[in-house]
This record gives sequence, structure tokens and C-alpha cells, in this order.
Amino acid sequence: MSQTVDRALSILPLLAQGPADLGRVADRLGVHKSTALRLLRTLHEHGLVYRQQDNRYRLGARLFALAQEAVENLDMREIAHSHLVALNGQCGHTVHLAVYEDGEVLYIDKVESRYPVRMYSRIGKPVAITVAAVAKLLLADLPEAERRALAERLDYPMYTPRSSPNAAAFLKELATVREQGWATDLGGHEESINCVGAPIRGADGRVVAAMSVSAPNVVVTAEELLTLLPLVRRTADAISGEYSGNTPPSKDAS
Amino acid sequence: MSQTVDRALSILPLLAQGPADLGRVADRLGVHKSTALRLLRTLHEHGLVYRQQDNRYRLGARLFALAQEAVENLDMREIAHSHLVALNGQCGHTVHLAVYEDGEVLYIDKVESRYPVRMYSRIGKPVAITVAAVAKLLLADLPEAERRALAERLDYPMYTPRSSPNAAAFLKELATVREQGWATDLGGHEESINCVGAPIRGADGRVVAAMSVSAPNVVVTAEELLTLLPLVRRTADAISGEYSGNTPPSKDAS
DNA sequence: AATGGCCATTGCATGTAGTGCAACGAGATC
DNA sequence: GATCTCGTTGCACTACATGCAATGGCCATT
Repeated sequence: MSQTVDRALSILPLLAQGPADLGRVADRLGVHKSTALRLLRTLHEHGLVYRQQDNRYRLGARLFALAQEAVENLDMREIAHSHLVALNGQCGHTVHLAVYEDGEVLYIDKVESRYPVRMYSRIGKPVAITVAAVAKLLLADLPEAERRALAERLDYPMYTPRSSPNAAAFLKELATVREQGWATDLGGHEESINCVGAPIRGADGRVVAAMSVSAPNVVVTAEELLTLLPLVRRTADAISGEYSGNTPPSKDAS
Repeated sequence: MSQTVDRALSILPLLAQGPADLGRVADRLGVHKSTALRLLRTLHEHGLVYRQQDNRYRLGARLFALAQEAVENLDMREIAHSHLVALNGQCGHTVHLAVYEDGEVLYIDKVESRYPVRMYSRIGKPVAITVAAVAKLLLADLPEAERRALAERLDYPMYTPRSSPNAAAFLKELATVREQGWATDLGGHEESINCVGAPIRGADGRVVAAMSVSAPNVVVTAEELLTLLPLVRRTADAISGEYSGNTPPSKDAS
């Protein structure tokens, strides 16, 4: 691992908390100001940080552009999107698509509810991993050892009384999810919001993504939402099929 | 400037074009494979790149998270958002908020149209800088020298017959915009889409952001859209006022 | 099964390039 | 106008990144 790069990259999460001046960055990094200056300059040239008029640094524009390009290049998202839109067209609720990556679950696509009451979530935002239906689906399929290790090191915030309280309960829930092949979040994240989700599988049967439909109590009850399960599963299976059928990962135009 | 960090960061735009394996990355960087490996590992540890099962690398999750945190920490966005929502409530069309940064103009907030026909745009996406109303507003206020220099090095893609064809025409357009204090894009980016925008100014009168209302021809004609100009300007001025009134970041007790 | 080729990985010797120091300068404060 | 703070620069030193060559795993070919 490269020390210099490591230091430079450590600046990014630091600036994510808010703008900081040179001295502050140097302190947090534990390096001399001149060193911090050179790192910041390099980050600046690549557009990852921006220097405002008061000489403080904050995260820069290219970060957004990179994130955009990244999400748009995901095969899964491309394949799934039209299916998600179709599902939204049928039920009208918010539809999410998520993937697992290095201990995090994050949304990679979203179709907004057609109802006025909308959920707060954003593409790229890490998911509440211990309660979200899509997170359960993705984690349930991890290899035993990795799943246990991850569950142990997670935090279990009690968003509501129905949140998973600890690793043991969570692992049990994951076992259930793996058995039944679908998952719910009934008010485990926000009191009034329910979700029902299904896994998307690759050609080898491994879960590569997960999708869910979410709606607040005030629009449909949990029972009504559950009646959508077959539809959600069909949609997920359709995406799985298309994803497995077309396996053109060698799509290089160099 | 740090060579090592420079190389590492050069990997990111490279991977933005699509996944690449170690050899490919090393080639593109012009370094030995072992060097590329160490850089990739460092990026990986910070979550900026992800290593897929086939050993190819692509951009990673934390990139999204960083971009999210960055956009949510922008004062301008926070202040403006409620105004944008209110404006959308009154006219129903898509509302955009954009800022200029190092030669790029990018959207930092967006309120979706309530009509079924929606524009394609995303928060964080770079704006078509030679045609968008918000881009004209932001560039029109740049210092003379910087404006000229930027105009000269831009590309002028002819999205439609009404796109700015070259630097001279663009600079002339910017002069008009600066004079009148508002801007339009009448089918300069996509044939059927019109925009009308107004600048948001800081306490010193400099343009710090720009906003616009966009709607396709099929919903309202360009003439009808222009009748919204006073409303757009009022909204922009209201945001300017609030932004100038509250100056919390500038005055800090030591 | 055995072989050959491809690619990721590792340990190490070399010298390049990143580091901290100290001095300088600009801007603000009193 | 004096003093303090903070960003900036040039430089000597050596820590650290680099490329090489060798190893090992994986896959395809025979």
C-alpha cells in the first residue's frame, strides 16, 4: 500500500464533513503543512477537491461526475432499469435497486413513487444495512463466514422497536430470508414505511443485486403491500434472466 | 504536485470508462504492473475502486457516498432547496440549481416536473456548458479574462441548429445575458425543451449560483414559459437575499 | 493428465521523489 | 505600524515508491 496515496485519500472523507483549511487538514493527517499542501494541490488538479475563496478546501466537482459515470456504467443498472420503471407503473410505489460491495449496501437505482408522499433516499446513499429488505437479501447470500464476520462488526441502531437489535437476531433473520427467497422491512427503519423485496441472481444462482418496493402506511397497509410480492418476485426473476442470458462483460471498445 | 498521488488519481477517470484489469491499468498509466497493483490496492482500501470477481477493477461505492455528503454540505443547496420546491409547486415544471467550478457547470439540485414528461438530467452531472441557461448565467459573470479564456477552449457541439456555434457567438450571448440579468435556452440543447433562468448573487453582487425552469414544448410553448420569468427572478432574488443575509461561514470567533 | 501461457502477486535493490524544516510573504488584527 | 496567523517556497535528507525478476495460481490447449 502506498503511504502517499493513502494520506491523500484520507483527505476526502475529512473534507466530506465540511470545508477545512490547510492547517486543519495537516493536523488531522498528522503531517507537515507543506506536505498537506502538496497533496491538496494534487487532489485539486484532478478536480476532487475545490478551493473556495477563503482558501478552505471542500470536495470538488469531478467527484460527482465520476460517481455519475460509475453508476451509469453498471450493467446491472442498465438491464434492470426498464423493469423497475414497469413495476412502478403497475403499483405506483417507490422502487429501489441495490448492490452489496465491501461491507456496504447501496442503492444504484430508484424510481420515485407516483404518490405525493415520498421516501427519503438517494442513489449512492448507503442503505441502513441491518433493517432494509434489500440489505437482508444481499447479506443472506454471502458465504457463511463472511456473513457472520460482517454481522458481528455491524452496529445495530434501534431506528424503531422493530429494528434488528443485535447480530444474533440479524443472522436469524437472514437465515429466514435465505430460506424463503424474499424479504421485508415492516417499519424497521421508519415507523410508517414498509418494504417488500426480492433477490436478483446471476447465472450461477448467486445474488448479485436486490430490489424492493416501498410504501408508507398512509398509502397502503403492510398486508396490501405484501400482496405485491408475486409481482416483485416476477420482476426480479425477469431481471435475473436477462442478466444471466446476456453475459457480455467483455464489452471493451478501446 | 505529488507524482504518486497523481498516478493513483489518474486511475479513476480511466475506470470511469469501464472496468479494467491490472495490465490494462498499468499500460494506460505507463508504469509497471506491480506499481499499478499497489496504487489500486490503496484506492481499494479507501473504497474508491472495487475489485470484481474477475479481478477487474471498477469505481467503488465510497465514491457515491462522498459525492452525496459533498452535495449535502453545500450551503447554497441547503438555502435554496425550499425555494426551488416552492417554485416547482407554483409552476409544476422541472427546476434546476447549478454552480460553476473550475471550468465546469454542474447541477447541485433538481426538483422534478410534476408532468409525466421529464427531462434527463442528474444532480452532479456536468451541464452542457455552451447552451444551458444556467451555464450562460454563471459564465457571464466571470471576470473578462477568465471568461474569454474559457470560451476559447470550449467545444461547441451543435446539439441543435440553435446551439452556440463558436466562441464569438457564445461570448456575445454572454454579454446579452449579463446585460439583461436573465437567460434562456430555447431548444439549444434538445429541440423540444426550453429553459428560463436567473442568477443568484452573493452579498458582493457576484453570481454564485444559477437556477432555471425547464419544460418541453408539448407542455408549454416558449412564450408561455417566458411569462414565468418574473417568478423565476423573484425566487432567485429571494435566495440571493437569504444567502447574503446569513453569512455564517465567514465570521468565526477564533 | 500434462503442458504452456497468461496474469496477479511478492521480495528486493536502487534511486527517485516525498518529507519536514525553516525562512519568506501576504493579509488581517490590534 | 507592529505583530500574529496562515499559506507558500527552496532545500537537504532519507524514507518510500519504483521496476525487475521470480513465483504461483488459473485456464485453455494438446
